[in-house]
This record gives sequence, structure tokens and C-alpha cells, in this order.
Amino acid sequence: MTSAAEIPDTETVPEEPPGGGEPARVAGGIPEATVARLPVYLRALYTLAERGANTVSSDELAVCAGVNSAKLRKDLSHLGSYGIRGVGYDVEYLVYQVSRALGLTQNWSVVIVGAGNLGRALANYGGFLTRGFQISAILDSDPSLVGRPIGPVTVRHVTELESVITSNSVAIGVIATPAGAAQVVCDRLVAAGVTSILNFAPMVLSVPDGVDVRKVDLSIELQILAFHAQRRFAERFGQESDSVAEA
Amino acid sequence: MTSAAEIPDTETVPEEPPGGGEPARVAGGIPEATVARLPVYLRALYTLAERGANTVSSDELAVCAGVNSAKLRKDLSHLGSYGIRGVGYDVEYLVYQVSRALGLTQNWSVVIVGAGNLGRALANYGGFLTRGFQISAILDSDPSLVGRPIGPVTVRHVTELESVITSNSVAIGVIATPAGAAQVVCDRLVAAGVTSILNFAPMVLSVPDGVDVRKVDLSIELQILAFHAQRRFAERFGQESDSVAEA
DNA sequence: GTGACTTTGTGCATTTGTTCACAAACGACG
DNA sequence: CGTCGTTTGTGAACAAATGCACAAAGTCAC
Ligand SMILES: NC(=O)c1ccc[n+]([C@@H]2O[C@H](COP(=O)([O-])OP(=O)(O)OC[C@H]3O[C@@H](n4cnc5c(N)ncnc54)[C@H](O)[C@@H]3O)[C@@H](O)[C@H]2O)c1
Ligand SMILES: NC(=O)c1ccc[n+]([C@@H]2O[C@H](COP(=O)([O-])OP(=O)(O)OC[C@H]3O[C@@H](n4cnc5c(N)ncnc54)[C@H](O)[C@@H]3O)[C@@H](O)[C@H]2O)c1
Repeated sequence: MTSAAEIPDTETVPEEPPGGGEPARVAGGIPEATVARLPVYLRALYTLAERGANTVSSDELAVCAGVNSAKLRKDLSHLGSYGIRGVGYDVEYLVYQVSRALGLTQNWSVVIVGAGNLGRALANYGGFLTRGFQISAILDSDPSLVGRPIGPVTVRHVTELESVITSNSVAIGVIATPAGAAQVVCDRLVAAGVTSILNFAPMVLSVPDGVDVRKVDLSIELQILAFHAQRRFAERFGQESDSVAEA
Repeated sequence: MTSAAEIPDTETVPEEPPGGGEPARVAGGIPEATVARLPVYLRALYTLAERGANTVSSDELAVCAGVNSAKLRKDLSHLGSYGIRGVGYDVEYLVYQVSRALGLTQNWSVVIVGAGNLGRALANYGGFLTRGFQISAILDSDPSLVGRPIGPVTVRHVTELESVITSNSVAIGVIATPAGAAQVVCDRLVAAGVTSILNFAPMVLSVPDGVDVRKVDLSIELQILAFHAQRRFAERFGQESDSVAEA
């Protein structure tokens, strides 16, 4: 879920000549909802590839990814026409195409700010380094943490933020500081040229146009679960939601 | 383009009596998209309350929450009519109403399975205990971790899963094991009666109807950021999407 | 009490996303 | 080469979410 800006962002949204009655085409050509699912497909494809599959039908892949197969086909159709009718998709080729669409054919450099419990867990985590992402630094303001090795890097002091970013052409900043420090850190990241930020601090960051913020918020997830759990619970006790409450 | 995808990860199928013409009404009476934002409003309200605000207008609150004010009003209108025209909303009262809608007036018991880097960070994290959620146990299969104190609890062996759940009437299970173990753990949670699961393992869990799974997936977030970053990058270099988009 | 001003709540048009269902495209096979 | 079964890609219907714009409902000053 993302908080920041759902601002249509008028920068260079070229007036596509009405290429048809297409409803969902966004500037980049791929609807947001589709973009959010591509990584899931990609993971499913890797799993299938490891299992030795050469081709896969939309039905199979849909099951692996946990979605409707029509949705899957429509999603993939936004990347191009890479399937073979009567056969399915070539797994390896589709991996390549999805990766390319997501921008994973290049390597992305990631800097983590905040080497607390969470920041350390992230830096230790090998799982997302595997493809396309590389942790180039982890920073903290606590001098006692500086120099400590974590995963592939060593903690550096947060004063080095700007130099770390420019010298590594960091593309993605991860904020794992307490909420109180998050906006300041964010501002510094942006000032240093970072335009993609993943925020773990439980607060709404404000950023200028052109900067992309996504957030991961544990509390929110739990609260959403609680809502549904409560609803199931109430239903079970005959708390019939009588009419469709028209208020 | 700043993007914001609010991806409903829910896998439950809300049973609805063929309600009728209303567009967005879901069974509980509150649209999914609204439910996902209520926690954000709630946090903003707490911040305002701490700051001493007695009332707040939809415009102010919208700014704090990072959303459009019309959206905010429509969201809140699903809970009831709790504003005062010409004045705004009473902060304290709205906190109560939102909390109640989310099911936070009762306490939820949480069990974490997997006491690795992530599980430990979660258990140490005080932030989401504050309101409504309480960690009742953390479990692991590694005997060398058993007995180790983490945050408010002590690691217990995963064989105790069923007893921990029933004796604490655990409502929410958090999976922080490697992907390979996630489905097995999930099945055991479900068998023990858990119907709300938060999954950190990078894989699609399959669960029976009536069980609600949400996932938190770092890789996916990074990949979505990469997509947008790539697009911004390509735009800046006049890489006209023409050839890419059609084809 | 009256009028000016503020802010909510919502009808409605628009946009975005999902699902169905089927023609067209393809391989296989005789 | 033609026929058959399979699977894609997509038009079209449907559903959900968004954002505008404004009437209704309130406060406040006097
Ligand atoms: N741990 C979790 O499971 C969890 C879950 C959800 C959200 N979060 C959020 O993630 C963030 C980090 O959580 P945590 O558990 O790692 O906290 P933590 O207190 O363990 O770590 C925070 C770290 O940030 C450093 N820091 C503080 N100010 C800084 C600054 N200006 N620049 C650089 N570093 C700075 C601190 O020195 C500390 O090492 C918090 O905002 C928390 O609310 C954590
Ligand atoms: N650490 C991160 O930043 C991060 C980020 C994204 C996703 N994840 C995912 O979260 C999960 C946990 O990550 P981690 O870094 O804590 O891994 P980890 O290896 O540090 O910890 C995993 C723990 O699970 C335990 N475990 C294994 N099988 C078990 C079972 N059947 N029952 C109970 N416990 C079992 C292991 O003993 C270990 O302690 C992984 O799936 C990982 O992919 C982690």
C-alpha cells in the first residue's frame, strides 16, 4: 500500500492519440494494478523454471500466482504478445520479458537508513538481493553501531548519506528509522537525488512531485485483518447486517 | 509519476446477499479501499490528539493522512455521520468510531511463527502492541532458540503451536519462517482455528475459504519502485514509449 | 433572529480494474 | 491440406474507486 501522492502527476503525460477504447492504459502503458502483480508472476515463473517447466499455460501460472487466469492474460498482454496459442508461454522468455518490464535487467542500488532491529533484518536478508537489487550501504545515527558488519555491508554514520548516494548512484532509499526521524531522513534522501523510497516508519511522508514513496506498515496490515476478523465474528453471531444499510 | 497502488491482498471471498445497486458496498458495509485507509486516518487522529486538537476538519485530516479530502469524507461517511457541519470532526469521538469500525475496541492476540531476524524484530517492536494487539507467543523450530527472551515473550518450540493458540484464543497468526516452511505452518495455524494470517514469507499461501491472508513482501515493493524509477528514467531520455507500448 | 460563512455528506460523472466469453491462432495428427 | 483440440488475446459488460461540485446543515457575530 502506498500512501504518498496519488497525484496524477502531469509531467509529460503525453496525449496518446486515442489508440482505441482502451480503458486502463497509463502513461507507461501498464496499469498500476498490473504492475503490482508482475512481481508475483515473476516469482511464480522462477519457481516453475526451477521445477523444470519449459512452458506454462495461463491457467497453471494463474494458480501458482493465486489469481484469475483471465486477469493474468490481460496483465501479460500489456507487456506484449508473448504467448503461443494452443501452447502457453515459454517460461524462460516470459521471465525475461517480465523482468525487462519491471526494470530488473539493470541493477538497482539500495541504501538502508536505520540499523535498528528492522534495518538489520533487512540488511541480513539475502532474499531480495538475488535479483536486481544490491544493498550498497546501511546508515545509522548511533555512533556505537558504526563499523558493525551487517550482512554484506558495514554500518556507516548517517552523515555520509549524501556521499554514499552519489558515489553509488543509489536509486532506492529504505527508511527504517523511528517515525520521528523519518521525514528528515526522507528530505535528505530526496535532496541527494533519490526518487524511490520505501518507508517502514509509521508515518506519512511528504515528498515533492516526481518522488515515488511506498510504505510497508505492519500495524495497518494487522488492523485490516482485525476488521475482517471482527466482521466474520459478528456474522457468526447472527448479527445480521440487516438491510444494506442505506444510511 | 508517483504511483500509489493500494493492493488488496485479501483472499477471502465476502459472502454477500445480492445486495443490489450500490456500487462500492461490501458485506460489512465498508468498501475494501476504505478499510485500508482507516488505519491511516486513525494514526493521523492520534497524532492530532497528542498535539492537543479537539476538532479537525476533513481538509486538515486529509492533509495529515495524505489523501484527498473528498475521499476522506466519503470514507468516514461509511462509518456513520459523525461530523458537524461548519465545524469538523471531534477528534476523540472520531478516534473511538474508527477504532470501533476496525474492531480495535477488543484486544487481539498475535502469535509469531519464526524467530529469525524478522520474527525477532517484530517481537521486539513495541509500536503495534500499543493499541489493540498483543503478542502472546513466538515460536520456532530451532531448539537452540527456545527459551530465549524476545521482547515481551520467550521463544517456545513450534510443537506448542496448537496449545498456544487454543489457550490464548489467538486470532492472528504471523508467519516469519522461510518460504519452504510457510505453507506447512499456515496449514497448522488454520487447523488450530486461526482465520487471520499475516505472511512475510515470499510465497503464495493457499488457504480454505473463510481464512484471511495478507502478505507483506519487500521484494514486491522494491520491484514496483524499480518499475516506476525505470519509467521516469526512460522518459527523461526521450525513450518514446511508442515502439515499446504497441508491438 | 438574521445573515454571512464554514464544512459536511453525497449525487454524479469519470476513471480504473475485473471478469466473462469467444474468435482467432496455433500445434498435432492423419 | 484439412480438421481437431487447445490456449491466447481481447471486446464488452460489469464492478469498484475516485474526485468534483454543491445543497444542506451547521456555527458564529451581532
Ligand atoms: N521492528 C519491526 O518489526 C517494525 C515493524 C513495523 C514498523 N517498524 C518501524 O520501523 C522503524 C524501525 O524499527 P526498528 O524496530 O528497527 O527500530 P529501532 O529503534 O530498533 O531502530 C531504529 C534505528 O534508527 C536509528 N536512527 C534514529 N534516528 C536516526 C537518524 N536520524 N538517522 C539515521 N538513523 C537513525 C537508531 O539509532 C536506531 O538504530 C520504526 O519506525 C518502526 O516503527 C518496525
Ligand atoms: N528479514 C527480512 O528483512 C525479510 C524481508 C522480506 C521477507 N522476509 C521473509 O521473512 C521470512 C523470515 O525471514 P528471516 O530473515 O527472519 O529468516 P531467518 O532465517 O532469519 O529466520 C527464519 C526462522 O524460522 C525458523 N523456522 C524454520 N522452519 C520453521 C518451522 N517449520 N516452524 C517454525 N519456525 C521455523 C528458523 O529456525 C528461523 O529461526 C522469510 O521467509 C523471508 O523470506 C524477510
